[in-house]
Amino acid sequence: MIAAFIRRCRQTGELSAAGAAALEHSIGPRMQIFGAREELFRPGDVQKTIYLVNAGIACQCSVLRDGRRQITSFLLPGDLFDVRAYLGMPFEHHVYTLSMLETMPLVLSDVTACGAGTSGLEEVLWRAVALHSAISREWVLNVGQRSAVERIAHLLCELFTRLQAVGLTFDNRCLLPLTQIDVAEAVGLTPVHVNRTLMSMTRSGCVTFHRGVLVIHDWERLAEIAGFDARYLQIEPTKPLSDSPSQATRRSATHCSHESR
Amino acid sequence: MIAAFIRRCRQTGELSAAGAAALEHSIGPRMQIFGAREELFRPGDVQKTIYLVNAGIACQCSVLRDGRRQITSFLLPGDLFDVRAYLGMPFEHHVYTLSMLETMPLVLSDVTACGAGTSGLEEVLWRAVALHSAISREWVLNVGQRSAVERIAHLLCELFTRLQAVGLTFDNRCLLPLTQIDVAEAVGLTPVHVNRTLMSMTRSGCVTFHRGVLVIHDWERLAEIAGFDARYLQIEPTKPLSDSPSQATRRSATHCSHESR
DNA sequence: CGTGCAATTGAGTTGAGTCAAGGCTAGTGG
DNA sequence: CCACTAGCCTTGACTCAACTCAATTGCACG
Repeated sequence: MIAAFIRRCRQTGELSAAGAAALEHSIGPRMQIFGAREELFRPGDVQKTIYLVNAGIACQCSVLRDGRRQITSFLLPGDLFDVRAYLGMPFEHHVYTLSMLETMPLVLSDVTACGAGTSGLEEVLWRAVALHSAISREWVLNVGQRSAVERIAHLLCELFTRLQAVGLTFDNRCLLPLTQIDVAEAVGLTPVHVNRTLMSMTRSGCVTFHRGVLVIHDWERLAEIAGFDARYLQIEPTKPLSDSPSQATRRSATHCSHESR
Repeated sequence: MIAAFIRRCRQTGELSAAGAAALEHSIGPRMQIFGAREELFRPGDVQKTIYLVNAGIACQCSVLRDGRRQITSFLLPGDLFDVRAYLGMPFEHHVYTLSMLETMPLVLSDVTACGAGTSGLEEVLWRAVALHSAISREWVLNVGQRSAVERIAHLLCELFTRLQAVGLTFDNRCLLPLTQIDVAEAVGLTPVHVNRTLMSMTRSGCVTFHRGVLVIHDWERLAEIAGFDARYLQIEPTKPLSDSPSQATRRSATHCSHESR
């Protein structure tokens, strides 16, 4: 049920088997489902629950008065949001789903019930926050210093790695239900420029990103372009395989659309 | 001694008077002083203490392999860094001082000693993290979507407001020991462009930022340019006074250097 | 009185944005 | 089963905000 989350917690060793069981027991039955492109929260909302993403993708987005939009983080399976809730603070940003989303409310009492202190859920929350703050810092760097190709490459590396950590990648590909517009809002570029850049990237043969499917043909090269170092994600970096032994998908760009169906 | 920090905690009501006393008693004597432009931590460092900035300014900075640098946050008096330490995680960024810095190590036992749970230091840490994550998100927005003037204006508004919250502003001015290069690294622009932009801003009469002194002549206008909304800083926004009744400092740009001495 | 870093200014370049027009695809409703 | 629509993707031509390179000034510190 809440596989992604528990999987990640166990992996980093923060949650005991008992804790995992307790957690599954207590929050398992409370799943909530949302459709794609639904708004979950808007600025000013206050609520005391933290949500756990079980399946699907959502994002947090800040909007300027004149309509410029910036996605400030993606919420993938296994992620918690938003810690501000833990403190009863109002949101300053929008949270909306990008795909269908399965979510569980984590009530405060769960946190304490599973054994507060440094070995229970309390620590899980701390780690979640630390992770998100590391990601957020990396985004500042990404948007502040890197060029268009580098930004996009970095974002793709990050998302792929995070999905990999919760078992949602298959060899060198994964489902990533974002539009180019979403990518643009995440990396601070215009959709037009994202499109041109993505095209040239697939032409150069290292990634394909079409209709919600990301295929990484040459991880080494992509990571090199991005200057990607997975350590900040607190995940042991299991490199995805590149394309199967010299199938040489990189030679032609034209059949990308086949691969990514 | 640790006035700035306690002041802020009391202000937001997270720390009881007793807690404050206990805190002052336990960590007061452990002050550490660093010079300007000293590196405190570098990527890979691990240490278990959280530091509390008492006076001075430091920053966290990420560096790309080719030397591009991005400051990802400023550490002002009253700030805690770095929560990753709380979890024993390695740093991925540099931390260095910008001015002389007075710092206190907060050891984990202090946290629990002052009464763990939701009313003691534990909550203070949570709030510190929530604040920093809000700031970080705002930076992504800043660097991702805003133009040069907007970025700089926003940064100045943020820093002024944060300093104000710990009582380090005087009317419409404050000490801000940053070079234009630092500003450039924080907002993701080149120093040259920051210079040009700052010049035009002071020419237009709303701010002066010279030799470590920031003077805000027209807060309304600056905040308007920046699209600044202080709520994310969790501080009740006490607007700084603009220039004293129609002294009209804005008419001339030439005497800025006097004001800011 | 150098020496070195920060600030300033000018001239020329460019990466990314803007505007505008088609093309593709999935979903809708007749 | 086939128009019709609405998003998204794609492409071209042009513009501009910010960058680069380069030189000069100014200040502070030894």
